[in-house]
Amino acid sequence: MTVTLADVAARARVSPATVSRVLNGNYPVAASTRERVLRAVDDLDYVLNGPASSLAAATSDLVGILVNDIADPFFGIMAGAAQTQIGGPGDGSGRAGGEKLAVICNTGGSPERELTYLTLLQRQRAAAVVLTGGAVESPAHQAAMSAKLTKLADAGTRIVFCGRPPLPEGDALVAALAFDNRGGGRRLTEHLISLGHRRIGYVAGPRERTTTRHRLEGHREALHAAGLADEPAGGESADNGGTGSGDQDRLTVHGPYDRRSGYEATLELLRRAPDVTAIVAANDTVALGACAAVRDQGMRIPQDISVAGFDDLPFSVDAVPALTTVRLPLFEAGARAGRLAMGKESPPPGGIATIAAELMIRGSTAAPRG
Amino acid sequence: MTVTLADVAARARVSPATVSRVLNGNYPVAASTRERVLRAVDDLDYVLNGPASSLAAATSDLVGILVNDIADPFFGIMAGAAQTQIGGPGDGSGRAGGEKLAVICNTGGSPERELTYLTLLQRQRAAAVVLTGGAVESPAHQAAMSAKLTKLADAGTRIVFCGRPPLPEGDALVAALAFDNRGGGRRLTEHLISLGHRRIGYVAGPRERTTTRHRLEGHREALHAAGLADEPAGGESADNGGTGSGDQDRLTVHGPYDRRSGYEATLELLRRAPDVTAIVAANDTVALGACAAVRDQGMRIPQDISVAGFDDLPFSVDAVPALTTVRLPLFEAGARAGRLAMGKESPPPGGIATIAAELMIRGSTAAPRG
DNA sequence: TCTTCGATAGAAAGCGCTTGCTACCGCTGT
DNA sequence: ACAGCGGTAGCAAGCGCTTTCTATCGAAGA
Repeated sequence: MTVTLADVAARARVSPATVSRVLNGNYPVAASTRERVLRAVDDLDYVLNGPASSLAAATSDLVGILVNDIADPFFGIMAGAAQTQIGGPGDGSGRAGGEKLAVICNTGGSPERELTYLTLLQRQRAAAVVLTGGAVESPAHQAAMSAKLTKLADAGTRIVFCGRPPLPEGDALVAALAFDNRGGGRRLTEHLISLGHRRIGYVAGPRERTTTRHRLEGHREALHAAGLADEPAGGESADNGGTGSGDQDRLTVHGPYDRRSGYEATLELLRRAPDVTAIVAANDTVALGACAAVRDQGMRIPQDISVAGFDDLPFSVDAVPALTTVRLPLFEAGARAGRLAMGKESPPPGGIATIAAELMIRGSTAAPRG
Repeated sequence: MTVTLADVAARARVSPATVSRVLNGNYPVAASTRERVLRAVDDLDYVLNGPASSLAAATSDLVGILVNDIADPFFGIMAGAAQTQIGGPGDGSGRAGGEKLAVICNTGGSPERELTYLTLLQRQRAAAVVLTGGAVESPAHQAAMSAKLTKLADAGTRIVFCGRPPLPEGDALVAALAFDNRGGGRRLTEHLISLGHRRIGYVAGPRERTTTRHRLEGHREALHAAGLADEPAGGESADNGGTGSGDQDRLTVHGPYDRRSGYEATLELLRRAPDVTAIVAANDTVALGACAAVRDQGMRIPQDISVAGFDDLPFSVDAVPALTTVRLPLFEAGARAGRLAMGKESPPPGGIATIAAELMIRGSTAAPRG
């Protein structure tokens, strides 16, 4: 039924071993033999049996890319870029070599799914795994991740973090590419402060994610530096209560990284503090929701209220007014992560590199009304 | 080093066969035995060797999802939805069964890559393949695809088309979910005509893609029906010349499905026909670029010129003014495709279902200035 | 001329799992 | 009491490939 190595060998009048060697190109084979084999492969339309090959060689050509939400361009861009360096004939070379299969796995932000996918990849003996997006900071989950990743690494799987900090005990990993979320958040708020804003609302992402925390910390650093941080405590979030901390800024509302959350959190913010003159959103998608809420309240951007985002996704420049935001080099980071996963690039010194975030000042922020 | 089935068997004091059967749950095993085995699995932290298992069973638990551009939410949404029905613990069932690994493959719209990914999936003996997005209509490529898919189907791989019409000789496939691009395009243009527009520019997608052609055909159907189609011939496109057809509408400009193309094509359109009162874009992303171009020319939307998109991606409602567009139930279609791929749902009668497109009238279209 | 060595091909032993077939056990039916 | 049977478990034969080790051949070195 299906054509096997042996069939090819028979037709080329060589042993199966020779065919295997021609196909893998890691052993000297006389040119004439090679040619004969290649012709037989062609004639028979032979396709290697991946599982058999992986079993025998104890390695596979699968590379996993874990993302939180593939419908979000933030992840789509990174994943696509990574795949560019990994998958199929993406690298232009028509033949073997980097012929790996990049697989994108959508965790939906769920810690369990993250772990399950890791197991699935471990089962497939994946060659490498790229983890994107912020990590959940629950100690239990971190421990589980750590254990799983260590096991993967021990089995020879390369581990690359992209856009998230490495695990505390990040020993096993090959490399981590972390975005400067804190610095970006700080500069964004500094920009607002320098414009004259004093009461700035913050629509944060979900709690317990590193990305959320870092951006928020940057924001607060800027507030502190300007002596603006002594807001009364209180403000509970819009999401599941959880670890309500005492000195939570009442100008901060947490929620998922989506438009709807941005809309609702902004309404809540406006209710709590009608005098805010600017709103910083956890990311651009949330910012879009914030803009809609602001407008629905009959206020203009940026005249009545400034709005800023984070990430600089492609649509941000087309918002009206164009969104002030922090640009993250998503594509470049993804591509680099892909290269690291393939071992095409050597890891940064110390295994971890911080990727700069660039402030993009556009029309959605302006000085508050005198 | 690594734990194998045999190790588990030894610890549970049973034969490897029994362990295998417990794990696969397709053969009667006494409850007490099962429990003993499960405990051993747990104790040893055993992880099945996927390649070995696939080799022996001659099937794998990989399901491929091919997309044109994963950075585009159009595909991201479908792919994510499909993965929901396929991957990991997505279905809530904690245990085995649908425990497949959905892999998203990014073709970048390149026919060669599409074929290569299909080969890679064939190599992995994928359980199913979901093909999304418009197909390239080159006869050579279609023939190659057809051959490849037939081979896959023969090997037991389930084939599902999602958002694209089946291949002409679509025998092998399980099912096809096609969007009603033609109908949606028609209704969109009818809406514009009913508003009073008579000169409507069209920023089309790349030539030779079914999606592009169908949407454009719908548009022209509407024009014809209104007796508006007798525009002088001419207008060459902005993309690679190619098969310039004689009666190409000069109000049509082709280009890739991205913002930049929308921007530039619109400028070109405005140059060719400064009197257009409406512009229909191939999709929402292109529409955003069109909006930017219109505004940069100092015109207002919709007062001076109406703009419409297609797809109703999440950001479209947040455009200012909100974009009139055609909604495609991307998530639902993706999920259904995923279910079909898993064999969880029976294929539609005839193997092909057309998915309705809904006209969403919003602020970006209005009657032309009196 | 005989040995030595580099280059190339083949034989064969698995890789870790699945599964058809056989074996066994304790009952029931007669 | 014995054949027959449903219910479980084990044996062993692969699945299709990789890779170590060995064999062969011709040319170069002594």
